[in-house]
Amino acid sequence: MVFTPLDKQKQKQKHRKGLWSPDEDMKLKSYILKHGHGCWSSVPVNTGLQRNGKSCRLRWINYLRPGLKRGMFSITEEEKILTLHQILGNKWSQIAQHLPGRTDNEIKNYWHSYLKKRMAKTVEIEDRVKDECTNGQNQISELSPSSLKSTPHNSSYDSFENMEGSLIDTDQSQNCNLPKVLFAEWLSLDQFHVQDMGGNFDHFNNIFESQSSNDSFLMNESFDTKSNSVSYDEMLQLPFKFEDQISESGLVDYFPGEFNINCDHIYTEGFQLSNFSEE
DNA sequence: AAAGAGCACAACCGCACCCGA
DNA sequence: TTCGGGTGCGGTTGTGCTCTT
Repeated sequence: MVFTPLDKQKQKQKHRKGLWSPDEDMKLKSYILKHGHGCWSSVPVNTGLQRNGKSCRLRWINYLRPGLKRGMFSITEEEKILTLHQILGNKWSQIAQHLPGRTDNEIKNYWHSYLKKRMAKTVEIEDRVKDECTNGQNQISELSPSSLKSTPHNSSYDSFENMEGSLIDTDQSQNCNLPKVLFAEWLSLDQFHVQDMGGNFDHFNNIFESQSSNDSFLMNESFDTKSNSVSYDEMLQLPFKFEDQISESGLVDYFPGEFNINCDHIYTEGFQLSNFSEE
């Protein structure tokens, strides 16, 4: 379909803004479920919606898309957001990839409305503790233990902070019998002996199997689910399972129970592998 | 009961990037 | 190589609800 400048101007004038009505939602949802979105700018034309394509896309991604979780964030999700924000900053879309069913917009809003304040409070408490320690008046016991416990500086957060220095919480890694795969984007390459896996999954598989269970590996940047055509089914053939281990080791976190085939690069995600067992 | 302050969430805007012509 | 359209992302704004005074 070709639009003349006049057509485009007319379309622009017609575009509705503001909240979506249930009727608009229904039209958009049923159309996309039936035909897929294709080119977003053609969606309003095909559905008769007086919205621009961008607005349709946003509505679909943030609200209508199947599989979205609604409602409160769990403690685990909060911890994940805080931890990942420490590492990734305001990369909401990347953070959202770690939280299946949550959108970047939802996480961003949650951060601005709640978590940011919580972090600020945590910093404030820490500053107080530091001051008191510096002054030789260690009165930490006066601080609420529960308030400290609820901060991200326990559990996973601490471990990620450790990663910046020593990369691995050695005590924990020694205690853990599981083999580990560390990913390049989070970690400095020169601090590890890099195993070149060449982006080949069979190779990765062989390397993994050939090592003792306590060895760590660093997956190189060429490991890409798309370019190397590693499908979800193939992932399931592996003699490992992906586990959510973030709170245990601080090393990794990923996809409990499933592998997200939509992610571009596995190496952007840290995760830990354990020996495979049938669930 | 009314006003307004605060909050949560949805949606918009602008910019950057990618890709095809 | 350049340009324009499409898309994705992060920041910001708008709106409606709830709570407080």
